[in-house]
Amino acid sequence: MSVQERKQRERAERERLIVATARELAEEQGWDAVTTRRLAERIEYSQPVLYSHFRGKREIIGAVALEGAAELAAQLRAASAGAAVSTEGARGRVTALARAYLDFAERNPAVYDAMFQLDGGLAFAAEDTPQALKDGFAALLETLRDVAGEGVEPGLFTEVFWASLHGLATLTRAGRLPAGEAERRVGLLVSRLAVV
Amino acid sequence: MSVQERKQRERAERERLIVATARELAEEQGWDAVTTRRLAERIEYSQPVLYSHFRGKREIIGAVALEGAAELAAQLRAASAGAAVSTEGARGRVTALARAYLDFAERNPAVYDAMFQLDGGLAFAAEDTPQALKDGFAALLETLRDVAGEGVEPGLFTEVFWASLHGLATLTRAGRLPAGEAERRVGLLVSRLAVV
DNA sequence: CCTGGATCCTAGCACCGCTAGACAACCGAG
DNA sequence: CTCGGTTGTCTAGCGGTGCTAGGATCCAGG
Repeated sequence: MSVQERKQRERAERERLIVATARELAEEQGWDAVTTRRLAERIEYSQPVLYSHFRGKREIIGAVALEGAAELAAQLRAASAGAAVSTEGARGRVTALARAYLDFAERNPAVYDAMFQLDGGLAFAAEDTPQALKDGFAALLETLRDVAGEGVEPGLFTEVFWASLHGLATLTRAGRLPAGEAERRVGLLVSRLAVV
Repeated sequence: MSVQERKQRERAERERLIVATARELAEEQGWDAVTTRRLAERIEYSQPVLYSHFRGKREIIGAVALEGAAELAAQLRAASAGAAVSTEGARGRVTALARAYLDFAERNPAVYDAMFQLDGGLAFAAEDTPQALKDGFAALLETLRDVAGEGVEPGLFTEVFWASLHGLATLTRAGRLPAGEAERRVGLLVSRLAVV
């Protein structure tokens, strides 16, 4: 069975290559440039190979989104933990969390798009929501629950806070908001939403 | 010269028809279904006619977006004015404003997408930003300036508030947030952001 | 060594946004 | 009223898209 195992391993390896290449291409030239032909050429296989791994382009986007969600969750936890050891209290943790979120969106615009703007065929807020997405929300909640305020459901508060961050991220990146003042907006948002 | 005037009038009429039809089609079946072929068929002209009015599909989306921006601004002003005459004060006006914004996004998803999600080739936060877009922002600012709080620039506060609304609108509609609790989220957002 | 099944590629489908060039319809001048 | 030229519209087609059917190739297992 060693032969089959090797083949399976190679297949998994190629699948990772596809996702990584799609992500690269998207970050380099935008998702519009990620066509099945270009993607196939970059991985040095023909188009139909893509369809032996994914149902279609949507699923490839979805795979990139899942990868991104895991990274985002990790970075959010790291930021919150990093701020915890510094002098500040809950407020500092929340600020660090918000900054980390917006940083991620700014540094990985294509991945962020895959997660929230494009249709990756992923279910949200439902039973079959992938673990990585639930975990991203959980990472937010862990820090935000402490500043939700009395009588406010932490889940509800997290939803609102997340939506605000998402709005800032998308509008800023789309040029809808002046880019220079991002930091001031974060400060204002945190100071108002978070109850210390 | 009356003949030319008539022709110009008919041309303008047809342009309105194109925009209205694009909007209809988008609301009915989503923007993906708005292809130049389908659009041309619905207005009972051939495709090249579209290109005698607009540079391309982007500009058609942009025209729908502008139309939507004007409507949104009007509805925001109406909501704020309507709440002003009722018992409540600034807080009531802000709540009405937020509800009106989210209502618009929910009732005109395709138009909202044209304005903020798709590329309609419109400039934002720049000198050549179309008047309708500036006016939409102005409509928000008129009501929000009263609850920005001391020492906070009304413009900055409006940006943050708008971003939060935008985040709620997009995440809710994309199924990223449970739809049922929209009203509670609005209440929480307003109660925290607005300084009465 | 042979064979059967897994694996991959070539070729093609229907559709997309967009445009060149042929054709018809109409207006103004004589 | 007729004719020439402009203006307007359509047919046909280009290169691209996502996706798939069917044949060629390769290689493990007998």
